[in-house]
Amino acid sequence: MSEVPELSAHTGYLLRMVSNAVSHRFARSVSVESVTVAEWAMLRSLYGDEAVSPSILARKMGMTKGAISKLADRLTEKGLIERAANLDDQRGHSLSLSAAGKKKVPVIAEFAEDNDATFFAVLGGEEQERLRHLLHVLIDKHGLSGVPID
Amino acid sequence: MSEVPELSAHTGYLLRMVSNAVSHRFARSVSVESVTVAEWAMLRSLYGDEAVSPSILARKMGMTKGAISKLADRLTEKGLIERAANLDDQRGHSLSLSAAGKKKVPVIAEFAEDNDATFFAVLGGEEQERLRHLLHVLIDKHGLSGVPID
DNA sequence: TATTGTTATACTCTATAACTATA
DNA sequence: TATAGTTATAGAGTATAACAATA
Repeated sequence: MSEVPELSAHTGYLLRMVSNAVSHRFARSVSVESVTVAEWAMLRSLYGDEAVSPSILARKMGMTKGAISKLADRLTEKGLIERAANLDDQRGHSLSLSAAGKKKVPVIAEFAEDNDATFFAVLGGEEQERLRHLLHVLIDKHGLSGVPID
Repeated sequence: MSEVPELSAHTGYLLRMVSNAVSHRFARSVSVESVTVAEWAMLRSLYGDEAVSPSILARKMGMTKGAISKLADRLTEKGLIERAANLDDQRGHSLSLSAAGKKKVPVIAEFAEDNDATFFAVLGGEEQERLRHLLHVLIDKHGLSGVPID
């Protein structure tokens, strides 16, 4: 009968509610390390790899070049990453973690772990696995991994 | 062994990826109606109820008074909602949909339906139900419904 | 004084587009 | 010309805090 369903009738809406809640909590918890969620994603993306060009990072993180540039600025100011010239191509350069950045990643990873564990603890272990599975299916089938238009 | 888990090891991260994808698609689809996702949430929240005060709406939508005020400004400019004085309390007033707003809600609801149906179609019907169930559990157990600190 | 709502300010996130320096 | 990055601009989303009017 109801022509107009409730907002909560949409799975996308529920998803947004939950996602916002988790992200907010995480944002709060990492704010004591003076880092934002997007910054953390970049730091983590640079961990392990020796040096990555902004354009590759942009593809990897699903952001535009401009957005990456700005993020990189902030992290450089904070002394967590470094820009280095390319020998082969003078146009480009590469981004890598500074010593401080390398030290900080495991610390923040701990926060991420805790945040995740706490939030999803209200689900049983099996349910958590089920949720992860469903999300993975959605990610795979939709080819999510960020590929900005740019 | 790995001290630092991948970003994708965190359920919160997966959730954010999927949620962003759904919201982006929806944002695009409603943009042809010149409305944003947050605006849609407010429009839908006002549908049905006759008139709601900004403060009640703030609690309902999980936003601060200031954020509600700004959103209401935009929707008023677009002619989709109206502000009316309260007879009893001269400090407050109430928000309600304009005739145009009332007409627009079912239209946008249709977009929301389609967006949701399309995106989650890659899951089977049973899996969709399972996902909704899990999200509901998280919402209930965490008392999500937005209750900003303000 | 407490409450309702607005306004001012600020910051994150992100996009688009114009621009610079190479290639 | 094409590509790598930066910068300029803009707008959504949201928060905090100061403020005005009323209770």
